[in-house]
Amino acid sequence: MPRPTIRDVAALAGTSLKTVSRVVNGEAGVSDELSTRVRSAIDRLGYRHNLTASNLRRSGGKTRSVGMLVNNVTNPLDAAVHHTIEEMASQRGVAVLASSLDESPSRERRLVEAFAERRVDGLILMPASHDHSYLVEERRMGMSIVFIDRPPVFFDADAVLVDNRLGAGRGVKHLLSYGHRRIAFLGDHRSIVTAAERFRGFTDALETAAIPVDPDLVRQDLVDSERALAATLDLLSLDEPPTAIFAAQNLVTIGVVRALRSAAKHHEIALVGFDDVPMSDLLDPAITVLAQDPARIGRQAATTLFARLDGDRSPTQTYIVPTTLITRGSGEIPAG
Amino acid sequence: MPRPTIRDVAALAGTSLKTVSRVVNGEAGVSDELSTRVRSAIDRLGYRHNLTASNLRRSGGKTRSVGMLVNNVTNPLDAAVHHTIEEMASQRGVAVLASSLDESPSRERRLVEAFAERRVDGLILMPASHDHSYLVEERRMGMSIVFIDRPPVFFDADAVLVDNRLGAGRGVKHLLSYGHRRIAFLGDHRSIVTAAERFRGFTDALETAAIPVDPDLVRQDLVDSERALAATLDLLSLDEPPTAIFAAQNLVTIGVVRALRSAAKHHEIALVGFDDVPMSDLLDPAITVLAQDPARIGRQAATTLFARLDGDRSPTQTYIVPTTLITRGSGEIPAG
DNA sequence: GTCGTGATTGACAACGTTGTCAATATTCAG
DNA sequence: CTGAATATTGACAACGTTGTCAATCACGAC
Repeated sequence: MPRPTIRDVAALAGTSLKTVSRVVNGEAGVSDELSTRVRSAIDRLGYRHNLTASNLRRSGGKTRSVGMLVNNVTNPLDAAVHHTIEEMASQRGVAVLASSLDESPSRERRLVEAFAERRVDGLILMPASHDHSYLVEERRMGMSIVFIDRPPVFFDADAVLVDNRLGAGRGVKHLLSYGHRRIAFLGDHRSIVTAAERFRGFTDALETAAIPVDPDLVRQDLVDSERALAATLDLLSLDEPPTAIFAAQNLVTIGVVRALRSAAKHHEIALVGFDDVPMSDLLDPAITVLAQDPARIGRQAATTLFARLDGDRSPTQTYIVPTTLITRGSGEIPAG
Repeated sequence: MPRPTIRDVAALAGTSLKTVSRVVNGEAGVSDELSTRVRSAIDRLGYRHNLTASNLRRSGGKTRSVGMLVNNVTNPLDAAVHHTIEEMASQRGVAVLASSLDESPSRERRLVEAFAERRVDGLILMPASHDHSYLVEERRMGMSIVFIDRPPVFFDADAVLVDNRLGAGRGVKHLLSYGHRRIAFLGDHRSIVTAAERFRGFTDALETAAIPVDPDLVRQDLVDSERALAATLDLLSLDEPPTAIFAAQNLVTIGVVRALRSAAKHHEIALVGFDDVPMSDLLDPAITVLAQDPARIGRQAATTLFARLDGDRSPTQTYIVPTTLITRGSGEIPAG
């Protein structure tokens, strides 16, 4: 038995297709008597409104769905952003298609195309690629796009970003204020804008303090915890090891903590991390971090996207969500 | 300018709708010459295949999309399951609609209905409700359903579960083997099947050891870390406090760790937790847990669902994914 | 040269819904 | 009681695609 359609409902209720449609959509202008008759037919048949057909016919072809592409849904930051967006969308009756890009530009292209074929109304994108000009076409075809975490390149769009450079600078200054002069920087892949920005914040702070950047103390392109761990161990084996470490991303921070722990240096070498780390208040020492506010990022992104979907045509805007320095101990270890 | 349709492509290429459709879908039987002409028209117009229309027309009304409902996408376990499913789906060209239920049965009903209206082909459900008979209708209408983490109630469906009772029993026996006799149980809300099962595992183990269950040492319905923390502090204030704690869920474990830490008892009172906890290997002491295998859960669920979508009509099956006891220190503190 | 075969191609209806607009029924002012 | 205004209802086409089936064409066998 095939699924019942409004045709079946109409037949059972003894009315027309259009009247059933009106009842289903809660439109005014149907008599109470007919309305209840239709509703009981719907119940009896177990009819379910078909949004696929509805969206096709409806003006503008809106699908009341949005796509969300983040780097990795298992990263606590991405997951928190996802949760906020999903919640706000569901309040509006909008479905969210969520996927991870895992830093793969080709995956980004593929998934954006898949979303376009599904005619999502909007897209919240934490990009993996470094050229977003291909999105011009998508937007011209009606997809609203909001960037999060990383800015659009060769493309003009709303963006919800983080004060990476300022935040990182603040973190490094914090270390400087405890007397550190040999501060190492460990960061994610340089091609990731946020990683590059955080490195700028690092050099900014050193420059302000008139300390030259020692290339030996800079380790970049650390794409996972394991590499961060290895890099940290390597730093510790230097003739003049750093007295403090600035870890520019949560996975990097975790690798550093593991390394310091294994070398039993965690109470000697100071550490400030960018991004909060789960359970970090329970570690010994607890980790000082620049915490992002993923709920606020998600809220801002969703608000902006929905405003665009509702017809907002004002110039694109970039929102900067500030970071917060949370001092917990690891960043307050003074220089030896 | 409206989006181009195959009609526009056909006009530009000087052919019929059907031929364009054939090219778009990679069907055989189009001459090379016409095929390239169509393809260049597609490029020139920036045509995008419309899956909404395609799905409507296509036989069976399949949408090549599935829904996933978990308790909370920010829980590391749920996020890991999500990631696996999302990856496997995307390989098949299937989109994943993901949402959180946050233990709300009404939200479950609402979201399942929303998914049904969008005609998802399948649903992977970590249920929040305790009566799934309403799904009979959904399945009759064509939605394949696979349960994860919690079994279906009043409903027969494939399920991918965890050996909660056995695992919990194993964890408690581990504590018993270190000489503990006063072991406290802290668990999530009793109405959650997994929480109840883990409690059964706890009582099983005590029974085997001929130790009566002391009601003072059992604290249930702890729905978040804060409540678990308070309950732990309360336990510690007993005349005869427990010498070991079994924490039956990851958020509960976190609350217990916080409490033990604040009371400076973390090196005296043993702790075994169900579910792995992020960073738990870096805590002092590192936490002994019964770890689940979220990737395997997700893989099994997706495999099962896709088999159903591909026409597998064999009787429903329940898969049990085993837990692993990871000894890290907190569970190996001997009884005082 | 005729016919059958297989490969291309396209005309048309249909998927389930909603927008448009006309038809009918009802109500109210005068 | 009449005409106009309003409320209800339904017929029909259309959204963009694909399944069905018939038409055309080239080719080789007889």
